[in-house]
Amino acid sequence: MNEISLKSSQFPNGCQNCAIRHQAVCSRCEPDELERLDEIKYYRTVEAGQTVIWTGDRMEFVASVVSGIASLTQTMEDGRTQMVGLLLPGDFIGRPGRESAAYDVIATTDIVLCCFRRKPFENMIVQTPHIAQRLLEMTLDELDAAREWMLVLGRKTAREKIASLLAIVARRNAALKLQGTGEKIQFDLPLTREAMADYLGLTLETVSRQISALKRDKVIALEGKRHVIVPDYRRLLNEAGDDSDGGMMM
Amino acid sequence: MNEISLKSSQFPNGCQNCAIRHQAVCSRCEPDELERLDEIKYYRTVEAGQTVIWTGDRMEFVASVVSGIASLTQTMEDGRTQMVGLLLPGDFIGRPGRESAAYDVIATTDIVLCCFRRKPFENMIVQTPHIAQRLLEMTLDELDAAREWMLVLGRKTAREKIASLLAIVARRNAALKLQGTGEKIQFDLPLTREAMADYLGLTLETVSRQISALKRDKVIALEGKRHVIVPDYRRLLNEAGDDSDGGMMM
DNA sequence: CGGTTGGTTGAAGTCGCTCAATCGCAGTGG
DNA sequence: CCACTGCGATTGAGCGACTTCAACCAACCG
Repeated sequence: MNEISLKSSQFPNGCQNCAIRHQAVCSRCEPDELERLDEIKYYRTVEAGQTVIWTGDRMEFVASVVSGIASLTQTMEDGRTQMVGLLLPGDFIGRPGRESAAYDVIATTDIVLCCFRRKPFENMIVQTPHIAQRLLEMTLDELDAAREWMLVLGRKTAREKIASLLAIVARRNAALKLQGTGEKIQFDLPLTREAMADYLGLTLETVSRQISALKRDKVIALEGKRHVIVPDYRRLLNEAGDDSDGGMMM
Repeated sequence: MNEISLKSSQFPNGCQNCAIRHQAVCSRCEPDELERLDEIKYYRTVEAGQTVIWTGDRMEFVASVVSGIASLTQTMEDGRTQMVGLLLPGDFIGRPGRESAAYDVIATTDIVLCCFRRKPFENMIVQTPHIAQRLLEMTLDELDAAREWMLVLGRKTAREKIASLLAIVARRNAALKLQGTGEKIQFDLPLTREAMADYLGLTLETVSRQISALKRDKVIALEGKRHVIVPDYRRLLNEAGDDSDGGMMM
């Protein structure tokens, strides 16, 4: 896990040019506030598959995901695991005020983190309402996502679960690329079958079977194992049980 | 649904004497801040079983639960429902900045709400860091609870789900009454079998069967349908799959 | 008394899990 | 170049946990 120098091209060249400048905790900060954040921050890269933080670890830092995808997962003693959060670029890791980690943080792909030493960051929260406000907003969004997810976990069938996940990833991707909902949507799945299973509370075999079934029924098409093509987003939403006609989802 | 006058004895006699003074959004407020909150607040009672807010309703207020229990639930078009939040005294209803409700809010028991008109409350959040800070803390707690719940929904068996729910209610009750963990714990279940099923992603029949099974196995004892006696809290935690010896749960 | 509400119990069915074999593909090293 | 290995994914067969459908019970209430 080679730590790379700050000058490496994969890192933002100053906060102003940062890719997540307008999504992360710092998005509301003024230039002078960014400068103060700059003093307590450092970048860190983690390879796909590595665990960034173990449950119970002392938290020396909090962080923003700059690029790549990470997951928050919980594990029971007998090995059953459940993903409880999917961290995309801009998302925040860590809870201010908390000494030790409540979940494992695992790098799903190679990731770059923008880390802040915890104590100084906590002080900044108190002094900088812009950070606290943005953090509240982000936390409320995560809570909404968690609750939508609870409906998926508790009440949806395996097929609906898969369709829901695909719809979420498709939606995020569409938001990024500003695609319309009418056209074909396509994207790469950032998760292995096993990770999808951990996300959805299924076994990886069931995930595989249901994806095959959706392909057989022409709800989706596949190119290779990971590239998904959605010919009709409405149809996919329908399969997800997410309402057939109310279109205010995007 | 009779609105009762502010002088009724069930309402707190001023914020200083309020039962949830030290748990609600206002817990960090100074006397002068409480006075300003007082100007935009009013009490409201709702009978058990009534829906306080429907998904999509325009939110004219946010509120704290003063007494009783309410639930946040999501419903699919075909009627499947999943509870996504259990609101106890002190808990907060509504999301600042959001125009319309994202979930149904249903009174599980008779409840009393301390409501704040939304717009003035949102202004206060900006001006009063004490409120924003507390709200952030509460939201982070709810997010943790939601994530624990996701593990329950996604990975636990029916028996473990029931045991988990009982453990949670028992823990909350113990915290209230300051009972030790070694002694017998007993409490009233605030939920019907159907509400428990909606909480846990089960059918009410399965809930009933698993409660009978836990009783048969002497993990719990019942007095009537609702009063639960837990002879050995450790045993219950074990049945919940929540770790056998790590005792840092309370 | 009949009606309603919440709860229990039984029998049959099914969806998703478990266990296991097989496959495709990318390295990797002889 | 091919054989070997490892990993992710697919597919099949059988099973079991939970659901579905249905009957029944107890308490409460007009």
